Formats: sequence, structure tokens, C-alpha cells
Amino acid sequence: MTIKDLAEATGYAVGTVSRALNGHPNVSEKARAVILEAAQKSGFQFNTNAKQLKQIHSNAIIVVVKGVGNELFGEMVETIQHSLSRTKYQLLVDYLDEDLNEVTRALQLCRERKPRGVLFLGGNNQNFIQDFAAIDVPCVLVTSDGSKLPFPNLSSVTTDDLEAARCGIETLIAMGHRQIAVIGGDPSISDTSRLRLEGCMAAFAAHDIPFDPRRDYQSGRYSWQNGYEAVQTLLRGGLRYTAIFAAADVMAIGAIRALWEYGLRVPQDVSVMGVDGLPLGSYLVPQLSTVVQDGARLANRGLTILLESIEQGKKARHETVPFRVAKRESIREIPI
Amino acid sequence: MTIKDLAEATGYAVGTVSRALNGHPNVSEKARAVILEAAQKSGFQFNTNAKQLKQIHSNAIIVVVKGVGNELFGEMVETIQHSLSRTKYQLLVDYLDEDLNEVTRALQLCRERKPRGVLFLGGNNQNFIQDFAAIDVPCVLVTSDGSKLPFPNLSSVTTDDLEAARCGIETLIAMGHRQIAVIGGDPSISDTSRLRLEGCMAAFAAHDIPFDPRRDYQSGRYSWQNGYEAVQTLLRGGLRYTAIFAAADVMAIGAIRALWEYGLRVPQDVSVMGVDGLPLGSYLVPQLSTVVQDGARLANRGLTILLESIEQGKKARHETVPFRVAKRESIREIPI
DNA sequence: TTGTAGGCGTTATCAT
DNA sequence: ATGATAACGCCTACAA
Repeated sequence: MTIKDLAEATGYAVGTVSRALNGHPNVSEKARAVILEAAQKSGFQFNTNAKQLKQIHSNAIIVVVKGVGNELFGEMVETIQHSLSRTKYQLLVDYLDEDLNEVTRALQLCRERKPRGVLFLGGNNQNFIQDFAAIDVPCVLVTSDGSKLPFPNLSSVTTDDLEAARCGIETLIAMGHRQIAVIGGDPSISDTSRLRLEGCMAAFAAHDIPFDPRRDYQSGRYSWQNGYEAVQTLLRGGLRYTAIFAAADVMAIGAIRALWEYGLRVPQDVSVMGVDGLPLGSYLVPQLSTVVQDGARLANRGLTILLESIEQGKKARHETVPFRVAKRESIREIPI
Repeated sequence: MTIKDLAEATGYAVGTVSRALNGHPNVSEKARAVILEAAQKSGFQFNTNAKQLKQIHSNAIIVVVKGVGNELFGEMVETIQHSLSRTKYQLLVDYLDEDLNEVTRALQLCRERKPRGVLFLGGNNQNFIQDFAAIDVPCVLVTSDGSKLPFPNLSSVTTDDLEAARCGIETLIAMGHRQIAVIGGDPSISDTSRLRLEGCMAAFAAHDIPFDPRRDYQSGRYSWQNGYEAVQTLLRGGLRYTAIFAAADVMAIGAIRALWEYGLRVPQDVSVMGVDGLPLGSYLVPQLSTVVQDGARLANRGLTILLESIEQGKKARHETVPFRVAKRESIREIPI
């Protein structure tokens, strides 16, 4: 079923059919009605390829999701898909492993699909510095700060990772904790991990609490398993901590399990706090204390900025979305 | 940069360039080398739209994921993306809400993108009966049984949901439980939910254990929240159960939380068992007992069947993938 | 207002 | 082995 068939069926010429179908002017009401009617009941669909052949780019928006296991990103993809479903844009979601280069991947996708814009869920500044220059459509980096990057077509929306981690640690300190271990991602690979670690260290420094990353920090991927293993490594060192701060809820959950297996109860023996604010956290026993990132808001702001760049040519912006510390059952005050 | 430019640059005709670039026969080694070289250093990229315009269909494979929050599906999408990344096929992942019609959605996508095949992650037979006839590419329905459907281009790979649930309940019964409540999806909407409920009832019937769905079954979506609420509803009824069987791990986790808030401990006061075998379950305290579906295997078999249908024209098959009951910490024997 | 024709980048079918 | 050329489905001047 093509517009040619439609033309034949209605007796109009392809040009008229095309104009009618696309809502262009210079089509009589009658013709439009007849053609739309025919299209309707023949189940006509445009051939996107043919339609876009002529155009510089498609109406696709690509979402590049870095880190397949990231629960927060899952939520955000849903939000984005939902928001976009009522627009003319088509969503194209691409997942890639945490250690791959999201920018070269995006570049490849851009060449192939000629999208109107790209949304990065997670990303690494280093990769952007190296390879982003070749991408010319509007892009938004979500959950990673791009304000230091000099690209006019790259915006970013992020939670202030450093501050979020700092507040998390401050909360623990305010409750009397002094011996705090931190588990998180590899700071040499991930900006987010680095910032969160720095935030922790800033808090420790402000209170003159000794913290040696080589001893008190364990890194791994953001996964249940790695949280579990990180704590095992820490405890194997023989040191005692009254609290563990995990730079991701998933790690915190693995951490709690590892503590349990060592005979340590949460929060009675050790307090545990995460970062992300996964909905799951509220349903655990004990409920997970966490620094809540507003995933829906990150996603929506990111999308809004992207669409404004695409449609109104607005220039790149770098925004921060607020977070909040949720004190729940997995932490407790240390009696002095 | 088009193949035309490339032809001009190398002195060959567009036809030759096209053949060389696509690895077709009837191109001299010399020509191929020259052309590939030129393409290389000019950064040539095919125009996908133009390429696919001529072809009946693209090289896309569409994955329609039903139920955005489904953790198991998330895993499976990863697996599929991974397997497909080294092939010529492009993946197109589409998420839709649990209560939307996945078949009409797929039909629309088929018309738009002309994929080589479609993989349904979750689906409802009723929708297929109504609307599937219009889809003509090979499809595989994963996690839902399509063997009763009369379509020659629809395969399915599934865990035997009825049997899985039956085995779960049998396990509880073998441990001495007689008062068992079941929570799960809406059996009138979801085939999977219906089969799981039937499996439970079969087990109860086999042991002459009274079970009244109106009293002992609570349905909701597969989510933490709905598991939590389902148990609240059950307990509000004033009845006492020694075990709760949840037709999804996510619901089981919400259930445990709700029990806790009622002062009931798992497994001391109430045993809880789920279905799905989410990796998360092993990291909880207590570790969640569950009927493990082999997500990776479901995904891989589904993909294999789809590719065989596409490439070798093999006819539709309906397979079952084994499950296993994982007895972990959330259940205990009832002393007689 | 409507029809006609050329072109978008590629593949495929012919000749050569 | 290579080259010329006609599709593919749609849009858009331009002509009527």
C-alpha cells in the first residue's frame, strides 16, 4: 500500500495524495476527506525510509544507555518512552556495557540513523573529550556533568554527585558515626564514582575523620554482587566500621547481605546507606536509607532540554536536579 | 559522501562500488581493495534509508517488551542485545505498558520498520487471536505459550508456568504448609497469571487442601507495591497463613515487607516463595526462595528460533525451557 | 487546486 | 568483471 495505490484508488494524483496526507495547504476539503478516508480504511502507512531518504535526518531520538544493569536508568527509559510516545519522534534505545565508549557508539548510530538528538544516560567526560566533536546534533548528557566540556551542542542534567555523597556522609556523621567505609565504582573510570568519592572525602575532611581510600574504599561495578564482594574485602581486612556508605543502592543491598553473613546486623551493628533512591529500597527489611536521585525529573528535564534544542535551537544548558537524603531503617544513631 | 562520490573518486561505476562495499561476488580483488580503501579514508557511511528503501524489509529485529517494570525482561533484553551485536541485525527495543495491546503495537512497528522478525517478551493470547493475522514476518513469543495459536509464523518459548507454580506449591506442601495464600497477576488479563494460579490450584487439589481464590488469592500488577498491598489485603481478612506464594519475585519482596510490618517474621512466622529467580533474590535477607526461570536461556532460545525462521525458513516451534525450585532462606519446615 | 516529473542513495537487472 | 539504468516510495518544484 503506497501513495501511488492510494492515488489510483481515489482518482487523484500522487502529489495531491501526498499533500493531503501531510496536511499541506492547497488541497480541497473534498479531496482531503476522500483521501484520508481511503488511507484510513486501507490501513495505509508511510514508508519511513522513503520519506526520510530525502531529509537530512529522521525524526528519531536516540537514547544511549550506559550500564545495562542500572535500575535507575531503566526507570528513566520508561519515563522518556512515555513522554515521547505522543510526539512525532521515534525513540531508539541502545544499551551498551559500562566499559564501552558511549560516544563512539553514539557517533556510529548518528551516521546510521541520522537522529534529531541524542540522550546519554550515563557517560564519561573523557570519552566526550576524545570523540564528541564529530557529533553535530543536539545531545544531553544525563546523570553526568558536562558543564566542563566545551561543546555547544552538549547539554547536561545531573544530580550534584559530589554534594549528594557529601550529604550522605554528613548524615552518618551527624548520627555519631566515625568509622565509615565507602564502596562505589572505580573513580578512575567513572566521573560519577570519582565525584561521589570526593564528596565523601570532603565530608570526612571537614570533620577531621581519618579516611584512607586504599583501606576504607572498595570499588567495583554497580551490582548486587560487587557490593557484596566489596564488603567481604573490607571485613577481611579486619577493620571495624560502624557504617558503610555505598555509592549505589544496588551495592548497598549486596553489602547488607555480606554483613549479615559475617554476623553483623543492620542497623544494630552497622548502618548502611546507599545512593539512588530505588523504589525497591522502601520495600526491604530494613528499609534502605539512601540519597534519592529524582530519576523522573532527570529524565524529563533531559528530554525537555533536548527537545528545546532541537525545535527552538536553544543553546546548551547545564542543570542540576535536587536530591534528598532519605533516612530510613538501615541507619541508626551511635550512642556517644 | 555517497557511493556515487565514491564511484567518481575511484573511477568505478556505482554498481561496482555497491557490490564491493557489500561483499558481493563478481568484483575483482583490485577493485575491491581500491574501493574499500577510498571508503575507509573518506569516512563513507551507507544511507540506511536509501538502502532499505529498495529492500522488502530492513535488517531490524524488533523486541516488544510488555511490562516495563519486569526485571526478568530487562535481563533478557541485555542478553538479546549482546547476542545480536555481532550479527548484521539491528535491534529495536520497544517497551509498552502491561495493559496495552502488544500485537497491534507490533503491527504498527512492522509497517513502519519492516523488520525481519519480532520477539515478544510477554504477551497475551487473546491479543494474538484478534490481531496477529496481519503480521507476516516470523515472530517468537517468549514467556507465554503460543502453541494453542494457529499461526504458522508464530513460535514460542516458555517456562511451563502451570507446572512451575505447581512445583512451588508442592515444595511448600512438602515442608508441611497447609495454609497457603497466593498472590499474583490478574488471571483474566494475563495468561501467565492464569496458568500459575491454575498450577497452584492443581497442587492444592492433589493434596485436598482447601483453597478459595476469592479468599486466598490476591491479584495485582507485578510490582513491589502490589505485592505489599496484596498481603495487606490478605491479612486484613483476619485469616492466618503459614506461607505465601507469590507468582513473581517482585511481589514476594513487597509481601515480605508487608508481613514484617504486621509483626510477622520470614521464615519463622510465615514462609514466602516467589517465581522468576531474579539475581537480587540471593542477596536479600532472608534469601528469597523462588522458582527460577532461566531468563538467559529463554532469551537465547527465542532468538535462535527467530533467526532460524528468518534465515532458514524453519517453521514455527513451541518450546519449553526447564525451571528449577530454589529452596533458600525464606521458607522453613512446619513442625507437625 | 491538481497533475507531472525529477531526484534522494541504493540495489538489482541487464547488457557489455 | 564492470557499467548503465530502472526501480524503490515519497516529496517538491513547476506546469497546467
